[in-house]
Amino acid sequence: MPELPEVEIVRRGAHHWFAGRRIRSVTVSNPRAIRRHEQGEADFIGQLVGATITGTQRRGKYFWFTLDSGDVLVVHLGMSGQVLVQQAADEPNKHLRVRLTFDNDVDELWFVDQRTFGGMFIDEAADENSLPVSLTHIAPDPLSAEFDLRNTVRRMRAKQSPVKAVLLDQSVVSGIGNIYADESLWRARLHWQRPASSVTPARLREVLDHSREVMTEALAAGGTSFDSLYVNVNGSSGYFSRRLAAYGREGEPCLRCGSPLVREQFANRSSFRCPRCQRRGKWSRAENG
DNA sequence: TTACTGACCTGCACGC
DNA sequence: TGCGTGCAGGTCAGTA
Repeated sequence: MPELPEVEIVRRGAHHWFAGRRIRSVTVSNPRAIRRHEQGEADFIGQLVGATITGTQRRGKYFWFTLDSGDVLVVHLGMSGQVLVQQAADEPNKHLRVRLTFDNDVDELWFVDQRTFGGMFIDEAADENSLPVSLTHIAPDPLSAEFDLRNTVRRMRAKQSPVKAVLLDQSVVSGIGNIYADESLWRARLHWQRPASSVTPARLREVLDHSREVMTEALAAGGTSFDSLYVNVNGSSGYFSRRLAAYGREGEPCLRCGSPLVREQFANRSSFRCPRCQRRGKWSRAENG
């Protein structure tokens, strides 16, 4: 499942392969993949054909290609999206949604997405950093230079929701998904259900520090892969899943205390924690200040 | 304004 | 073997 480290790896690969390339043609195989481009398929194609990719940038789980037209081509991988560099002669993938060819007539960009939760759209740049207008509500991620730890802690403390829900709220802190939320909370020994408002600022800083730490490690390992749904632009998987301490380890011993990890339902998805290190306990604003 | 829930989507695992 | 069901989960619209 692509979260920040996986998206960053894809962005770097896409930058390496496609920066400086002029788009020759665009084929949309499934309109759902460009559903967020409100002007429709013809406009999407019309704006891209002839444009040159000047670079790439990222915020949270979104990344985008900057174009010489001044606009940007935004990509979100959703659950299963892949941006692949393919050769013109390659057999079409069953889940190929959008295909870009370039002037060199050899390498192509394929947006492949099995579950079609991801997509592409063209947007205007909101500022000198080319942040797309539609992404201005996305908060900086813990690995970015704009990330403001103190402000993020303040915003988290204003929420009554479970601390995990706040970590997943991309308007508070971006880039963290279900996997890295569980890993960060495990490292911080914090129960996922605890209201964010009841956690001390120091503890929240600790959680955010752990999120930065675990995502940096995942980035170095090439990302987290459980199956073929996450791959880099060359089609290779990452290895960080072997080093996960909490996510997906139901029944396996906690790496700290040996207690079997438990899986719990959280907003129609799974949450993994150590019942001993991450106790439910009692909490209130009064007792935690 | 804030918090919560369901829908979207497809392949796979599992039980019958 | 074939069918039905549940599960995975990021984002957003709708609702309370």
